[in-house]
Amino acid sequence: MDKQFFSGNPEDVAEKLLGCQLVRHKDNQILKGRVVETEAYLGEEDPGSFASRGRNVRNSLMFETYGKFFIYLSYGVHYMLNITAGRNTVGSVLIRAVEPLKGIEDMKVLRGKESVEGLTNGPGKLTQAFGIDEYFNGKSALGGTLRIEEGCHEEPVERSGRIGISRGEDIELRFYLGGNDFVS
DNA sequence: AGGAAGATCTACT
DNA sequence: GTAGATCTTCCTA
Repeated sequence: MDKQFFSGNPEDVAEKLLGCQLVRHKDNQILKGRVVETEAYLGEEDPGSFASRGRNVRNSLMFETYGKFFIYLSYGVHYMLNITAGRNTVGSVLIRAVEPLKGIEDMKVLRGKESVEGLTNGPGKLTQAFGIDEYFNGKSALGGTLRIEEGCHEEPVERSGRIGISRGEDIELRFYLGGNDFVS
């Protein structure tokens, strides 16, 4: 995986990320998950994006970088995991769901759950399962104790409007793997 | 200085 | 299906 992967516009990067692996090294354990659902957030022209009202302290990473993690707290309790995209465009990609591959027992402990069902099928759930917080904000997605690695998928890519936003929800910028059980 | 909204999740009915 | 928790950030006065 090289930085070039994230240089395209957020919409293309969001689709390309499907099937890639999210890898986390934590306390000598390795946690892995396969990305099955993403959403693209664009620049000032996208009413659903944090970038729509111009650059500010919170969204500056969307303007300045690509290939870096962008993490923020939502509703005071859940960390959202994004990766900035676009060398010449503003935006980022939200990871909404992953399929657990490795370290599932550790994920259950972090989530306080007994079963795999509902373990990582939501943006706030997967950050909890992987032990992700603002420590990773601004760090490269290419290396380190949290990173993205290459992967593949057999499932067809489906597309829909984005979830949980009040403006721009009719724009189809959500991508997911059809038939996968871990889509939110 | 204060208020409102928010890229969510869980529990309860 | 719906309501409540919870707290940071940004916008307005």
